[in-house]
Amino acid sequence: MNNAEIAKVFEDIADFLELKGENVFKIRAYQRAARAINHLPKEIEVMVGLGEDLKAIPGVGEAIARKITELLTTGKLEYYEKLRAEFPPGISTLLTIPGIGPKTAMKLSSELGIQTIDELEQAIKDGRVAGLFRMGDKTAENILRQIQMVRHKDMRIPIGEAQPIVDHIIDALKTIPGVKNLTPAGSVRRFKETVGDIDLMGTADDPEAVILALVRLPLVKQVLAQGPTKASVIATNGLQVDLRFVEHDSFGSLLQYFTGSREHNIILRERAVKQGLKLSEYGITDRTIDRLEKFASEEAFYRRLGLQYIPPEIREAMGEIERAEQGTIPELVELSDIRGDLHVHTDWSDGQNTLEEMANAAIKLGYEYLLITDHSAGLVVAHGLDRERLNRQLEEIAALNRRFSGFRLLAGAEVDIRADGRIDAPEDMLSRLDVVVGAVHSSMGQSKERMTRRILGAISNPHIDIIAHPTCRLIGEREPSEVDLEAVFRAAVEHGKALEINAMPSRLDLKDIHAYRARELGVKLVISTDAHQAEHLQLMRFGVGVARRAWCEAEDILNTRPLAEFLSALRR
DNA sequence: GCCGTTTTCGGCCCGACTGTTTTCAGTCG
Repeated sequence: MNNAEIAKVFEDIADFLELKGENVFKIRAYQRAARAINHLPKEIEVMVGLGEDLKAIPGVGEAIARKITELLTTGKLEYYEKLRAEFPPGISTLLTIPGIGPKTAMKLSSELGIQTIDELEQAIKDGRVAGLFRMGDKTAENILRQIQMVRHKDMRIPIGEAQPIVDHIIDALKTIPGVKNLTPAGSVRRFKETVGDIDLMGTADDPEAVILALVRLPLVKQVLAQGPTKASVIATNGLQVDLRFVEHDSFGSLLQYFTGSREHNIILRERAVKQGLKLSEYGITDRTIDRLEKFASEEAFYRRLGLQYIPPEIREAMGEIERAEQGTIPELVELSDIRGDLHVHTDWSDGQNTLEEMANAAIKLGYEYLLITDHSAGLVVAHGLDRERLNRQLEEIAALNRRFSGFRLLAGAEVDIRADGRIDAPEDMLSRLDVVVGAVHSSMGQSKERMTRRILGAISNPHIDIIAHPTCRLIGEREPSEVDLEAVFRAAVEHGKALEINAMPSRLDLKDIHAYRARELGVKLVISTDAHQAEHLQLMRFGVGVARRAWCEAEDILNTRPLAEFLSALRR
């Protein structure tokens, strides 16, 4: 049973307790534990295996620890089963509709016998819902609208699709005179792998003019709300964009508040209460004298709380507040630290640009090296290179290198790790390359045991230096393959092999919490784009975002090192 | 149910909006 599944049980328990009208703090305790479990970089099964104390997880105490153990050992939880049996089966479905909370769900279920969204829709159209106590026509209409929203739209989109919209809007609005501080907040700023909406914040001499410019942008499909300091619009891809302006002197607290995460802010506010302070988007209030202090910058805001500045990417309630108290927040890796890209395709296999074009694009980014990793012959669909074509590519790389100074093309390959763990290229071919990347491209539905054995085989292969996209997931399209990552991480350390953080926004693999755990265990990491055309090299920032969310410093990432140092680190 | 440089008992984050109400419950971020 994985962490997500365990967390789901506790989320459901919280929902059921809420339906029962239980103590709100008890409900909150279950929700808090569920969130903590979801964000845990380590699988709980692994923790139990290592004999670690589950009560070390923040929000998990005696009772929940016992319930987790019962879940893991027996596969189910009696407390949960009993609770679930108390309610009609459809009621959880009703709770998924925004605007319907526990009270409304219970009312709909007990008084109208509604179990499904279709039944709810029918009841609204019949006027039965509006007739309930403390419900009216407007409430019923709102629910109907939410049902339609839920039906024809996937709520979250990959950050790679949101970021270009953010860039476009900011570019268009920042030229307006008197505009300052225009920046995304929320999950975009924290570089989460998917985002549900875009929050933009700023300060301006004339906010209304900026808002007018926003609603007139071609990419705005619909205007939901438009006021003097705030606007909400729907972009052409269906994503909601909120833009909000405040006075310059309170920008810091506003940005902090809307950047989140929710969990981070809750802990921050709980801590502030103990100091006699109250936090809000407007600033910090000293409760004893009831005076509000405003903050122009986030740095000043955190400083007032006695905390070191915390980068947005790690504001996830993973212990960053304690570290900020001690002044030991790590200096996270930055895009400008990256000296080369290590996973790049050209028109020799399934890429679109020539070797020279890719090299020039890398030089333009200020890189010192670029590892060419066209597919090997096993991937016929990708026009993989056989011995003869690889020889010719090596000659061309050598010829190009004679023309460069301060930059080097490295010869490599992305070899396929076959279903049985063998590699689709002969050893004598691999030994002529500077660096070899291995990756799984087929039979991704194998059992956990087979997939793990397959990857461990590749890690122990002396010719392979880096394992690319270790879980093979495609966000929103393909689930990660089942693999014992803890075993993979330990093997990578043992054999001195590097694991990739794939920066392609549809992959981001390893993902944040997995990269976090890998770093903890001392795995060497690289960040690569898996570029199939020159423009893709610019996707590096998404991989850096993942690395920062994993608390990585520059020294944790091999391709922040100068060429000679990078090569010797790989060679052990 | 969790948790503790004010506590092993008594607290537990903050503000806004909406719709239904004559003062507030429910929901959300």
